[in-house]
Amino acid sequence: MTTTPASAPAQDDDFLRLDQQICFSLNAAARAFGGLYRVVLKDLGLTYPQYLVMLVLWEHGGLPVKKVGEHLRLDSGTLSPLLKRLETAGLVRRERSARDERSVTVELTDEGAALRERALRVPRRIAAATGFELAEIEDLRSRLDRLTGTLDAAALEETPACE
Amino acid sequence: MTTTPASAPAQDDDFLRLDQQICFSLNAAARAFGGLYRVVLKDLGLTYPQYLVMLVLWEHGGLPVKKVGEHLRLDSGTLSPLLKRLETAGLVRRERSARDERSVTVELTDEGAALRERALRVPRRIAAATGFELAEIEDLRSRLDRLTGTLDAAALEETPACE
DNA sequence: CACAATTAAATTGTGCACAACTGAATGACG
DNA sequence: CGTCATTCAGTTGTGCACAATTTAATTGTG
Repeated sequence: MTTTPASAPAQDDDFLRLDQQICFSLNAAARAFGGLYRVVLKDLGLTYPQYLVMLVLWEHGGLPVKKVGEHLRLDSGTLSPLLKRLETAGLVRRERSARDERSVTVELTDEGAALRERALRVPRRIAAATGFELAEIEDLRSRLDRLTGTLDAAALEETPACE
Repeated sequence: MTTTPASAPAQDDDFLRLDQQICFSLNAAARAFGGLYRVVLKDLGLTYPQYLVMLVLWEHGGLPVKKVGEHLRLDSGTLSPLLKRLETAGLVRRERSARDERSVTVELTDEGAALRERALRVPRRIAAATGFELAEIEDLRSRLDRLTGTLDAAALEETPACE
């Protein structure tokens, strides 16, 4: 069928195909969401990751970079340049914490806080575009979260430094 | 609760939270898969997107860049540099098609074809790490594919140029 | 045949994710 | 008190995704 002779049992080929489809479907769905958010967030001037940061700040107010990263599973390598762009856009302000000079607190500017009003219509448009019932979304979400937890644990076990 | 007073009804806040969780859960799961594949694919010297390209070539043999992109939903802007890296690694060869000089055919080298043997063990390790039954994976996959289709259609409708 | 429209690949530019590293500040412990 | 490990943010480098543009080849149409 392919380049290899009969050395590999059919099961391996089946797995190969299946395995592609799980993670690939996941990636495809994430990228499809990205395309939709790109359109919807365009007039807010935000990318999807920037929107996520704003969601965290709208919900929790000023936070250290570290805490923002914990909410979004992102490290400073991703957040530092992203926050710099949000700062350039006038949506946030970054200040070294007085009590711990290592920490930088991210605060909303007035403009950043005001943007929330315009963002309120976003979720409805996204939810409508999925064509899913709320219950089905909830179900999907819980499966995905369980999957993420299992995968994280598995990646740790597979890492050389674990033994 | 947050920075805004009672001007926004509670529903909007709920949506805001929910909306984050659907796409966010999706992204988180995709990134968790990425972390696992990074570990598992390390000794093959492939990234996950490169692995996907190799899967397509192992299954279909030599293909034009366009066809590879159709299988993976990727355009030449992503594939060109990726294929260049695979070529540098000695796994593929790119040749201008004789019958259509616009098209470039991607072929496996002997080394690229041989790598398939070592890749056969990958899917089992990934599948095991998910901790999901095959049926549950299938179910999840079909939901995600349906979601992707709906989202793609919605993004088209939302695009200004659609009317 | 000529010429406009289309197609394929590559390039450019922006932004994200992540590993690895740097530098500064803090905290723990002898 | 001094030293050493840890923590936090930032930087660097690699690779991916995607929009927009470029270049060349092909196709369609008059």
